[in-house]
Amino acid sequence: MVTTARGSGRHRHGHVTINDVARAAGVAPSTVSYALSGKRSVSEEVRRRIQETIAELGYEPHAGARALASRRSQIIGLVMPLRRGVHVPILMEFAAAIVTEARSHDHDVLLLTGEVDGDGLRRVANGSLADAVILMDVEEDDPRIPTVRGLGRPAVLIGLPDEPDDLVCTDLDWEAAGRIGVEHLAALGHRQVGLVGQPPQVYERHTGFAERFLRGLLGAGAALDVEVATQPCEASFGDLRRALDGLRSALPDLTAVVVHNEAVLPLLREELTSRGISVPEDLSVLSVEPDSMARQVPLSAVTIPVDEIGRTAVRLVMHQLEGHEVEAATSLPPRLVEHGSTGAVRHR
Amino acid sequence: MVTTARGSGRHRHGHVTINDVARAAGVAPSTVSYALSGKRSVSEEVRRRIQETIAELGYEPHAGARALASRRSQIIGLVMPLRRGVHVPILMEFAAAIVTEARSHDHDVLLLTGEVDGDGLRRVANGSLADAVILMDVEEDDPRIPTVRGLGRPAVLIGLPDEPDDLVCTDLDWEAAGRIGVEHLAALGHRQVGLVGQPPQVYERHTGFAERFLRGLLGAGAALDVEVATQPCEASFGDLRRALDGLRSALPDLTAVVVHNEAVLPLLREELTSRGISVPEDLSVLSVEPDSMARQVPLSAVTIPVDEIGRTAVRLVMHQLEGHEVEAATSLPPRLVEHGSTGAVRHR
DNA sequence: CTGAAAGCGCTTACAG
DNA sequence: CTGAAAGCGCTTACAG
Repeated sequence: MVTTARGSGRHRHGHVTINDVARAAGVAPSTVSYALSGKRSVSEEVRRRIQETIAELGYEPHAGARALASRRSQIIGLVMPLRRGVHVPILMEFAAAIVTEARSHDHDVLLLTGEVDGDGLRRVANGSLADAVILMDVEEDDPRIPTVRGLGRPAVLIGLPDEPDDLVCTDLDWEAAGRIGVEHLAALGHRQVGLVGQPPQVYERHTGFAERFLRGLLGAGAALDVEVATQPCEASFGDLRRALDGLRSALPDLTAVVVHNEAVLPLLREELTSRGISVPEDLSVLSVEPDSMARQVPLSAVTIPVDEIGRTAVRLVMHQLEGHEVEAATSLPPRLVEHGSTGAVRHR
Repeated sequence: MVTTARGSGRHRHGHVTINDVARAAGVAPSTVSYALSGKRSVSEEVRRRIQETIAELGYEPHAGARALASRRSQIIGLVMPLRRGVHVPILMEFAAAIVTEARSHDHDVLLLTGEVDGDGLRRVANGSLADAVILMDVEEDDPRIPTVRGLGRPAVLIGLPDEPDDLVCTDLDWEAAGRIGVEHLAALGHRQVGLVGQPPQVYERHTGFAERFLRGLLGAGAALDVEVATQPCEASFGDLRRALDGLRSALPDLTAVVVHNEAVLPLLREELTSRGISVPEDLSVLSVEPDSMARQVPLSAVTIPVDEIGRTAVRLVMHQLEGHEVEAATSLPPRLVEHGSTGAVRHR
């Protein structure tokens, strides 16, 4: 660690700049810049000297200066509203995947919570704070969408609004998720399937994924002659009981439930046990949950590839920043993993 | 919205700059800057004209240029490791509070997850990407601390390491939290109190808050002649049962439990009911939880002022950025709210 | 109360 | 393969 006087007294205690590095390495600042960016070739020896000097001085390029000169902040804005009923751990899993993937492309992530309208979006985009934005928890008629359209910067929605047009979106193919769930159960002989759904606020807001999952479920039910009833559900025993009772009264021969509610899953087994219901003998249970969770919970599941969706969103941002055209909608296929909580219907 | 040609053909389709605003308003760029920052007085009329022009052109100052000239990025780095066993919703509640408070000081928040060492910290600080950093989930001997010390920028820890010295820290006074919990129960006549604690990994990492809460509990127990036994606990029925059984066998006359585990709380009532234990008649239950949760869950609780801690962290950052000295440790006092789940010991 | 100008620390044509 | 210089869009002394 060399911190001795560096000649010029100009930087009394300020930052180490590219000029400091250049002087110490005996090259021009532009050469340091090119050595760093790789945008033009630099002789092996010079490159090495520059690298060493950088390490010695602890040089880190000034983000603002770089952003100003290159017209790139290397920052992605992540718009993450914290609405009632959303399952926060999944949101965080998305965020972590996005940060990780962004870092692997040498980008950072600015966290914007509490964005219902587009003000923060505009501020961050017009002020060149972020090069692009990713929006989470997209509703079918999302109030942020008009702003996104006029942003003049790449944007990726995690979710799928009603009229996506040319907006770049990525998400699990939720309709397919609903469909394969019903197909799986239908193949096992189930004719009445109940859905323990998301908290009611999620449907009231017409959050895209919840609605689409429902459509997939109902569509496949109609096609395969499976009756489907649904109950929204909060994360409490009381509500779980109400939901299960509601399903039972709607479907007297209920033999399977699909649980699309991550917060309720830890309560489910207990509730069924206390009702004397054996899984899968008396009731088949199919959950919908992040693949990371599915590895731990011993339930058959339609899995949500959270990490993959988050990473895809970042990759779609990167492609656009590199000037490429990208497809408007990138749907990821659902997977079904069997952990023995679904079984064939027994004849009565 | 005026978007007609603006004279000079220099900015073909680029950003609206301060020069565009100045030209359109008929003033010097510096006057626009001062009108925006308020750092020198601007005549009422000129200010109004500038405001209007800014609104008309949709001008937003370029964040990088501003950062370069002012030596302030107006960004706070939030280092939020996502370790095993942490309760993600609480982490997110901290983050939301921090973002909200930061925005009210005209700052944004950069999200740094997966920071075990100090690399990202150094990158962000040395590159002037962030003016200051806030660290969450601080361990008693946190590996990030040496880096923080050498950062040359304001830093605030949420939590309290073993040797804080002059590091700026803020947190709930966890020892006091443990103490008032025991005091409350002791006053009700309890002589054997069990703790259902955090997941084992949290203690294994020596996370500050968990250890300090334990110390407060044990210290008050010793002082008040209350026996205290403890069991770490994962977020599952199985583990909750194991923990409760463990406490019962350690303390045959157990009359009260303290639950310092947010993920287990939803499971607790159910488990006690199925054991035929009435609260508070057979067992007093005192939880430790965010004040935002405590409003919903009907348990007596020692509350964690999550929002206040997050906001305090930001305020401590701001004070330092303004050049003020701040106290090294800012402890927030615990509160105890009674919701009827704790009661006097019945004589047997 | 206001303006002209230097400078913040980079990147990137332009030259060689 | 390398350098000198212009310029990115602001802020802030310096002048008046």
